[in-house]
Amino acid sequence: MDETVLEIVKKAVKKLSINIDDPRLKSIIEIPKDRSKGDFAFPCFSLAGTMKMPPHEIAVSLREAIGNPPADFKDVVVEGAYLNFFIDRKKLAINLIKEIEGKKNNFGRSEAGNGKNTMIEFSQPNTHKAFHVGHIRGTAIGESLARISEFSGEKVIRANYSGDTGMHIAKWIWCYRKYHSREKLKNSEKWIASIYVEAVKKIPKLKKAQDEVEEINRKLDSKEDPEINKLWEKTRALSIESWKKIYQELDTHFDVHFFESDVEKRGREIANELIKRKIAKVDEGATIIKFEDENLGTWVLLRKDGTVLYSAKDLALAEMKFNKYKIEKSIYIIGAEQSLHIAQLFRTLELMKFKNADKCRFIPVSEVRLPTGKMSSRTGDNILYSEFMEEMVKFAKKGIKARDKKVSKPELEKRALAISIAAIKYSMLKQSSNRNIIFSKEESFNFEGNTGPYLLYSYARASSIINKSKFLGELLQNFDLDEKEAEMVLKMKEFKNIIEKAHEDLNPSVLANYSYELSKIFNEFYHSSEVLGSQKENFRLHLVKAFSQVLENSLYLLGIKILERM
RNA sequence: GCCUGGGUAACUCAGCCUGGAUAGAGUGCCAGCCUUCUAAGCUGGAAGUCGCAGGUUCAAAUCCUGUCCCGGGCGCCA
Repeated sequence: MDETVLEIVKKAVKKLSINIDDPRLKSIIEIPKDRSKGDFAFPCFSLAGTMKMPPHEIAVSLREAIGNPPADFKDVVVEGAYLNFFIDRKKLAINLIKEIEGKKNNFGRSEAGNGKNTMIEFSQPNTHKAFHVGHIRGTAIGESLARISEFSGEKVIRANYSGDTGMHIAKWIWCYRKYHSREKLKNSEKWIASIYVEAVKKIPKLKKAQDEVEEINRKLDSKEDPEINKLWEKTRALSIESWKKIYQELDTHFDVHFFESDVEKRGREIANELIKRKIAKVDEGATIIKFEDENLGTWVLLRKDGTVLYSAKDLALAEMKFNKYKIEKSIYIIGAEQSLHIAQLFRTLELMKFKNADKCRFIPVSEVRLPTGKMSSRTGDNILYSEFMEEMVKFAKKGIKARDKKVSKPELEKRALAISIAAIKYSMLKQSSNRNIIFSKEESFNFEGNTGPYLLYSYARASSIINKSKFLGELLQNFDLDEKEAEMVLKMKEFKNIIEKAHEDLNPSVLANYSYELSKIFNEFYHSSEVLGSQKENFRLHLVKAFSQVLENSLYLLGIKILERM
């Protein structure tokens, strides 16, 4: 529709025999914040220079040049320097509702991506460490971007990447053998995390500990000690098992799960190749790259004892992603504190003349902090996923029981979990990824206002109307749109543009905020307009159904499961 | 010191890329609304020198420069 406006303006400008073919004209067309001003607006300020006329006069002459309102438009009005376009809202409502009813779950889907293979790497928990609420952020963003990309016509490969080797494992094993060897190994996230925290605390205090850990790390690397190998294998498997439930609850899955141990060997080879190619060098025993660009500093690939660092492993991983999976785009969703590391990685790929270096994109995700400061799996200053969810579900159950006394037990469990996941995921998605989130428990237990549960509630309200209605006939066209109905239609109309924007910017928060705005308008409508039994029942039912579909699609793209009842 | 993200209402944020019509939400606070499709809702109100100072422009929260404050990073953790 905005393209149509552009055409009209262009034609009018031409009629005034002024030669402007400014490509910027398109971006000038805006949607007024105050919808009573019009559905689209063309501000004439920018033409003032070329046309040598005051903006208001330009608007007036353009209006004259346009003549009768063109098809699909009700009116074109001059206000100050603005040319305001009013579309035929009823016509729009009919067409849009029909389109949504026809396309259903596919409304908003596009083929723009041409089936391009895209790999999205996200979540990346390390074995032998905590999975805390901070991990939810990257996981939620990754899953949502995967869905948005798929909806935009790409073929997405979801990838997880876990550190299952390196110093933190050595520390864990050291601590377990020294203090917990009589305990049975468990697949409990909490237990696993606690041993790591204990190790971090104890090692600096004990004289020989650091050397002992180094020794274990070397043995892990060389695989020479069968007992350590076995312990590593077992505990690694338990860690991985502990994530299964978490990913199931978060409604995400991975097509491939890479581990550092898979790329360690190749990482070392690459590091050595880079020495031969004079890209890297040995300095104080370690293998490093010194970047010409001083802002990229120095990157260490191999430690002086020869063990492989995650830098070299990431090089090997990048290579493997493209070679083995034939991808055309590689997205890294990683903590912002690794920005330098990623810049070094991408720059090295370029230096290596890796042909896909330009197809890698990095989405930095900032920290989830506690009011008291940084959340850390090293120090144990964090909120574990499992503990938090347990509390949240308990809280959600209270609310459900209060409004639905007859709810069955399995239904209660299902709803409480869905509400909790919606709450936590939405709180992570609605905020821009480059901002820190100060995570406060109290606030996450608030289900009112701009929250996940509000969205689910809006959907449930719509469902309730639909379920109570009788057979829904064809959309009759004997209605007049009121303000609230028109607002809903116009908002739903924006859906496609929003997806496009979210996809382009790789930013789900655009879609999250849209979902909220859409729900808000629906709740206003719900309050002011009776549906069942009203004169306009037929139209309003179709409208509610269309809304419910758009919100469902929107929530799907955020990775949030809907509920018919709350 | 250098690099990087942020500074918008009491609090948490959107808007900034792509400059335009009185700067928007939510929470909290104040005042209302449940015999009517779920009150996890709706309506109204109070609340803002858009960190600060310059500059560009007809027009700056938005672009440029400087500066202050906070977070993160800067060679053998990931």
